[in-house]
Amino acid sequence: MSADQSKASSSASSSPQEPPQPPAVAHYPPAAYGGHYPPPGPYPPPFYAYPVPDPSHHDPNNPNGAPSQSVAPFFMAVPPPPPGMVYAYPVPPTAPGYPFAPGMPAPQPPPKPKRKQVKMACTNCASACKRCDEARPCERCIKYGLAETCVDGVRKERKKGIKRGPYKRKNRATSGEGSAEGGEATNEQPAAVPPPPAGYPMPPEGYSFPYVYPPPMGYVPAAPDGQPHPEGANGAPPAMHHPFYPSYPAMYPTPYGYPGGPMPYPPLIPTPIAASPNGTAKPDSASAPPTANGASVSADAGKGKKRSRAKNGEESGRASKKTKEAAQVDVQQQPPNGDSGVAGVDQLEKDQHPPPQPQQPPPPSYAGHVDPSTGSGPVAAFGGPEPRPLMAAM
DNA sequence: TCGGTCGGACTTTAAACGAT
DNA sequence: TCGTTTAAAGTCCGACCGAG
Ligand SMILES: [Zn+2]
Ligand SMILES: [Zn+2]
Repeated sequence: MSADQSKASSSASSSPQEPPQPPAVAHYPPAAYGGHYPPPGPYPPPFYAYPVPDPSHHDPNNPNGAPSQSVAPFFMAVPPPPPGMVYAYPVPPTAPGYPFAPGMPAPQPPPKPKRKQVKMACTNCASACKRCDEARPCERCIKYGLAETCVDGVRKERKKGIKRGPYKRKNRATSGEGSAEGGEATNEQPAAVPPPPAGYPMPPEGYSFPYVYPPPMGYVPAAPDGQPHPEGANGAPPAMHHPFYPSYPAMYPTPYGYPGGPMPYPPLIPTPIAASPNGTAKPDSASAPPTANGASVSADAGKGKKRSRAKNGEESGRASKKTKEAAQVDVQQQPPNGDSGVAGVDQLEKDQHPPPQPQQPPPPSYAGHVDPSTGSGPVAAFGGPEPRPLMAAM
């Protein structure tokens, strides 16, 4: 189940902080992020783990208007690394994505890339359950003119004192390693992947793909003809705009949290390029591309979720999702109006918190995921600048 | 058709455990 | 004290559906 996965991931990310890695990570194509990435500010560029921005819509950034990569490039041969890149690992013949011979069994689809979340979504995004980013104001808030209310929420403190049963020790290679049975983790041991060269981070656990690391600082790739690089003065390689690479796979969103995340198929990490060739700002819908919206062709369509929707106000999932929380009466910030309505909270919210900037585009009328049960009401999506427990709003 | 809503899968984080 | 395990807390994908 997902439990396994989540377990795996959690254990893999046991270190709270991402190791300080060279920031030379290719940024997620601006397609979904309105082009201006990385965001200004002290934040490190976030990493994105999405394999394909949006399989269903054509990538506006694609110089050629080439069809966007909607299909996973499983079958593509590994392209030569573009200038400024280095394949850190050879491609193991068994690695998914490696060209396979006609007789060979079809390659397994690459493991689903991990979703990368921002550490803290802004209240607006959180309430709308939309993707946020590290910048403040975030992309989405900017789009909706909510920049002013784009603030981090306040992470609710974790409950303490909760007793737990004894832990099940995951037999770690104690005494050799003959503890295979049951040890689900055992077979996840990264194969014998050669360690990356000094100066490079280890590939994320479980990924033996050919990693492509950006050249180390100061590394100046030799010119094709073997001559010293023309502009390589002071060891600083010239800004490498790599030529136009066919959207595939060079445009492939590489990041994957490079320092820690898995690498999707053609794991190329382009050298940090100036933002985006033509950072076309794309509406938030990072997740739900406007075009595809409903019919969004998802990378993992198989995931399909069904849902019988309850009108808001009714007891709907949101509420149920919060039941735990509701159970302990999260009255941290009950709105003054003690009996926060249950039905029509949205409307209410909208009425009481008109968008601060009427001149803005489509005022997001979302009132946030209301929690009728707690009555904490919809998050003042664009009303209250003061931070609040996020979940209280969802 | 577009764009907002929200169910629920998934990720992150930190407290509890347990070994040393 | 430190590494591991576990689950609470939080993020956000993507189906669904109302409005235009
Ligand atoms: Zn946001
Ligand atoms: Zn925001």
